[in-house]
Amino acid sequence: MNTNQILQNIQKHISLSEEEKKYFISVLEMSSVNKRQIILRQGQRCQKLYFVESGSLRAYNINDDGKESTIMFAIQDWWITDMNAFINQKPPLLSIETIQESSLVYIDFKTLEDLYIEIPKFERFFRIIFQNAYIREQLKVLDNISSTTEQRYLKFVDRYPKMLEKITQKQIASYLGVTPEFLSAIKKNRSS
Amino acid sequence: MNTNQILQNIQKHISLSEEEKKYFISVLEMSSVNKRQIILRQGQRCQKLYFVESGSLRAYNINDDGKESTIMFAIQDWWITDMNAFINQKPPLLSIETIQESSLVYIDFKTLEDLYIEIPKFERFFRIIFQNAYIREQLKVLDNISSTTEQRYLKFVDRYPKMLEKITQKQIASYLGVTPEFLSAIKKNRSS
DNA sequence: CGTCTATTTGAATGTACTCAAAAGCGGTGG
DNA sequence: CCACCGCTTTTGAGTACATTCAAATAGACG
Repeated sequence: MNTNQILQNIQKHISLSEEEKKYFISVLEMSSVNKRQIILRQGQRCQKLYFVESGSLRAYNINDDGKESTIMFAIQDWWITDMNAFINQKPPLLSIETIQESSLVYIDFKTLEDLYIEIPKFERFFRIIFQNAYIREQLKVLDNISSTTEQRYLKFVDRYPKMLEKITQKQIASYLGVTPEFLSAIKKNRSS
Repeated sequence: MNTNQILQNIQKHISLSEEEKKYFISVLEMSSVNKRQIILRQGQRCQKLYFVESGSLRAYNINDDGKESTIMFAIQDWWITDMNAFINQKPPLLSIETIQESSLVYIDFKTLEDLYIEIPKFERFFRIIFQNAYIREQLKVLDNISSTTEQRYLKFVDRYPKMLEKITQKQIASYLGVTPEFLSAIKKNRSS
């Protein structure tokens, strides 16, 4: 288990002693997941917070009409789960699947609660993680308000260039909040 | 200065000793603001995190085309600011104004940073605050995806009943992300 | 190679917007 | 106290953006 990467990620925000590192590592679990595997299924139980060591994932919701919406992508060094389900122990509204073969480190809810008690520095770490996550959501909302679908498509291409090869246009459309047909039409207009 | 309320709010999540309370109170500032006063102006500097003791506020963005979008309302016991501007010390994308006469407690960025050092429990407190804020944003996004504008209007009325008397329909429309004309049309359809 | 899914294309439709004008409403000053 | 001003709300016509549905084509993969 390559624990270097997650430790480095954590030490961007807090510094840990050797014992603290050891303790932290001891509570982690890890798994390697093939591509297109669903690791969290909407409606079932969500007890894990995932850290992406390598690979990539997407979180999506399927609503009552069967419409699929991608809520977020996660790449190396990102944390991902259905946070509402995880924190408030509710049934998840999201499903999460791997896009490529991925190596994941995860921690479960109880263990994280204990970790906050054992090593209070992690309060700081996750305070910063949540703070950033909240800010990112807000900026995303603002961006959605002030851009056309075409502009948002271009920004997406710009932001996740590596992901483009891995994901379908349908998934991009579902992230942008439009139908695949409409995204196709946008691309057609651009190239003409 | 009535410090009881903010202390109670904080002690929902962490418990403070008498000295800690005293210290915390000593770093707060407070102000009473008339209705329809802008306390943060898009583009200017944002150095304060506000806690609403009483009254209500709204945060909104005006984009390049002049379109106004209300991002959030804050009522008693809520925290509000342009979080990106506050945390990352960027020019704010939001303006914040009082809807009614409001009593606000605030803390500035530097002081909050110090507070985290002086009383690390506040890391926990704000970890929980940001965690909830992030979850709320995600749920809002999911709700937006799966509801019609009419359903979202009804939910809004249901959620902020007290606010309805205080705010204009134009502001509700700007929160729902539609034009005032369209909201008017929705209401007409409902009553017929 | 065949099958399954993604993508493209086009026509018809729906949802929400723009613009303009009229009506309603609240506050202010004479 | 009422008349006027400015802003909000309503109404309607015309338009734009995006969806649905269906069918054809292209690609991916066992």
